[in-house]
Amino acid sequence: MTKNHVPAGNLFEKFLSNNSLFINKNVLQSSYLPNTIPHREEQIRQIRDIIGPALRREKPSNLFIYGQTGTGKTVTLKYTADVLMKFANEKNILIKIVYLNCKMKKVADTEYRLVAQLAREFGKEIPATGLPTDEVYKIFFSVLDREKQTVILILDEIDQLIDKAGEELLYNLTRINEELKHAQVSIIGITNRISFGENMDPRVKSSLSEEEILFPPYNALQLQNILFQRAKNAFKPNVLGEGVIEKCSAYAAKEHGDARRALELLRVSGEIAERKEHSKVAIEDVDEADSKIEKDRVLDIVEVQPKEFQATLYAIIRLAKNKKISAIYTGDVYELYRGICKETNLRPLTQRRVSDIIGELDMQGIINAKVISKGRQGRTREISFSIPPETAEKVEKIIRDSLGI
DNA sequence: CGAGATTCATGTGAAGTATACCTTTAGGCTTAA
DNA sequence: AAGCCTAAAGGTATACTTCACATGAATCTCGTA
Repeated sequence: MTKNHVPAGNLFEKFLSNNSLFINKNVLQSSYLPNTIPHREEQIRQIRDIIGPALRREKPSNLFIYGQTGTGKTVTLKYTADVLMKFANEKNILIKIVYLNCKMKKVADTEYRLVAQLAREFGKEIPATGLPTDEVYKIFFSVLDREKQTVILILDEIDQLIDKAGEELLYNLTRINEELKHAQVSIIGITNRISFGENMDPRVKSSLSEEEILFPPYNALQLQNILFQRAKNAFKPNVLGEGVIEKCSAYAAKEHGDARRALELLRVSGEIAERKEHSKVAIEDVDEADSKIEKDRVLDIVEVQPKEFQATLYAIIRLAKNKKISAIYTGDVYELYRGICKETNLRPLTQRRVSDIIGELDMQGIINAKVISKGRQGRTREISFSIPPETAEKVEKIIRDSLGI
């Protein structure tokens, strides 16, 4: 038996043998909470001063945080809140911090679901439907008020929720404290729309955003800094090729200084290099990672979408592939959509609904839909694709599988 | 030729409906004293 | 009589439909220069 002959049992050996480029890949995951947050010292200080009073059993001011995606809003807040929690635990002070992302479909995208989810965070079982919203509020208030505690609610991407659920939700949130006798609640809203709140009811606005903090985008140099620091813990020494971090930073800096994007680029680049069994991450891997990330993002969204959405998107893709058509309009999409429904035995939705679906697909960034007026030819949405054709091809395949075409 | 009216194809808001699920309540049945 | 189960009644949230009105620029109309 020669040395080169690999027994079948060693098929997976490479995953255990220490050929991995990573020490700890989690460090690059967006869920990872680092123990230092560079270039956000000022914001941390501000947050500290705002939530700090909780330690003295004073109600912290409500706070609104503005900043584009990947400017470190969530990490910074989570980090500061974490430190506060640890300190409070040491001193036996009852503080609870609840973090909720309002964008998540079917979790917190309506008023009912938001409050229900909050109540669930405190260990209450709330059915998905059936209860009056008021009732759910009452349940939520009663769990809160059972103990003398300070609660900090962090509502991430709250703008998405307000778009769907309306402003009175904010109003309801502001009166939480009036209903409570023992506990006190302060609300921290996070939004990546700078303009959010500009046309908000002044009363709601003044009570809900007693304080405001702005997170500016990182510049390329700061991004590099962040990447270097994380890479130290994520990768083995000397596996990052010349200029890899610089390139990741540059890419992300172009996208309004999105650190999340930069980290993801770095991680995926590493994964790609690893899969190729290279010993170093090369600049070319970054390019590959860039397109892979975008593809994965779209694919992930499309996969979990209801069939109605998929069918609509499928209609749009087919129209987009037709080179003879210069632009895609709602009417054409709907017509083709009906055809697809017939083909797949799906009960077709009305054009009214499909119109909304197109709007939602636009919101998710899968397509671009702009309302235009074509004068005598009426008004409609002009739809275009924001994803590369190669990805569209994959999306099409996924939908065909899912729809059974 | 230009100001205003017209028109088209669909956007958009409001109200209504179907569905799935919840709680309450009243009745009926069982059980145990 | 008390306890337990069941089914009906009355209620809600959500996704969708129905109805009706709103939009806004290309195009048409018609009066005027």
